[in-house]
Amino acid sequence: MNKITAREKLLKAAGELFYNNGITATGIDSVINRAGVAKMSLYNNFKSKSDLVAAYIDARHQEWLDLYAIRSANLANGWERVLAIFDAYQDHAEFDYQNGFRGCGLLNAAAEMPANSIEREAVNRHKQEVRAIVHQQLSELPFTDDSPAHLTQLTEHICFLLEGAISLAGLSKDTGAITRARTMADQLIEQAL
Amino acid sequence: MNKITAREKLLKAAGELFYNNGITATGIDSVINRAGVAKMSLYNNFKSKSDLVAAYIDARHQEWLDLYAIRSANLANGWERVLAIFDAYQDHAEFDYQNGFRGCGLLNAAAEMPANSIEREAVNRHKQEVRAIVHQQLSELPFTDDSPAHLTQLTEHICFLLEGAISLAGLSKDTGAITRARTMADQLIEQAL
DNA sequence: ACAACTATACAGACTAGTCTATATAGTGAT
DNA sequence: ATCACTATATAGACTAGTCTGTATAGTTGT
Repeated sequence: MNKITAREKLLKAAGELFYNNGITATGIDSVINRAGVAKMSLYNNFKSKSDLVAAYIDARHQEWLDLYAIRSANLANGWERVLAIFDAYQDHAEFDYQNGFRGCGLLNAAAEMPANSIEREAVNRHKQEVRAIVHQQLSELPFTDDSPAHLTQLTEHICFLLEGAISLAGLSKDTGAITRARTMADQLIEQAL
Repeated sequence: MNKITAREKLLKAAGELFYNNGITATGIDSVINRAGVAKMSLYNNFKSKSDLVAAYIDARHQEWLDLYAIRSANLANGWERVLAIFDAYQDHAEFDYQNGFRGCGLLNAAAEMPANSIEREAVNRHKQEVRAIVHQQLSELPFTDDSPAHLTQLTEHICFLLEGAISLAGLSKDTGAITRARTMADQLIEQAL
């Protein structure tokens, strides 16, 4: 029968409300109402709103990893697997566009939190992981300049393109920006080979 | 004696609190306490909190334009004036770092607001203006490929680098990212000439 | 006198989180 | 099959505090 638990309903509702309206602006009552769940079900599953936010951040991170796993499966080389990162974000953008694409949910979450908060650190870890994937995939390619410094610089360049494109795509409601950033990354890699 | 008006005190206090703690998380009382001003002074100068937020966004935009005007004055050509955009953001980053650099205040403000809100549109206009400056300065340079399409693509590439670097610099507390993005833009322009 | 300001009190809605009490479904032991 | 137990769910009242915004009376400098 695979019943949907209150926890799952809460994470789904929180995911939608947090992404669309922001975390601070979203009250506990909105979340439980949208989830169709009793308030105590929230506090039986999560210690506090902060705990729910932490679970939300975690779920978004995992969601992206899953999208990337699908997009990068069966690809021939690191080049294609780097471009698949853009595809994974594109999938993400298309998915959220129904309720109005607002850029990266994790970056938006971080934007609401004070410096040095655990939430910002969690989002930073996510972005570092994305960077590590870019670095790993690029390291398999035979660049003309195969120094570690060049690899690091190219990695960072692609990460900047990625984050910039997603943020500006969300602002200007032009998800095509992500595709164009993908093309830029593609040309960048081609040039360096 | 050049007295500081309640309005100025409020904008300064709101600027600090909104940037450091987020807009939604900052209450009216925090703002007036930090400003050292009566609550009615806020509502005599601003119709509502939203009105104060709009003024905040406007002030940040103007602040950046001023920083850019200083950085781009007396520069020889469009190339240098494009790089000066990175310098202006770097100044911004250094300035805010005292209370913990958290990236672009305008992008962070947009991140808290729902899609299609007037605040997001105001921030979008700011970013479009920055893009127009990049475009304008680049258009003065004698690129090998001087087609409008190439100019547009290079403009967008630099804008992506800019936004990505600022966001990630704020997250990872590494303001050097902005300098490195500047170098990337520099190389990009050099290559295209 | 006039304008800008301060200081407080207030209304009313909303906030996160706690509490009690109840319902239901599944498990294991006898 | 029945009983006791456990886990998870429900409804809804309740506390204690915060939120934006208003009203009112008094103060200060020119």
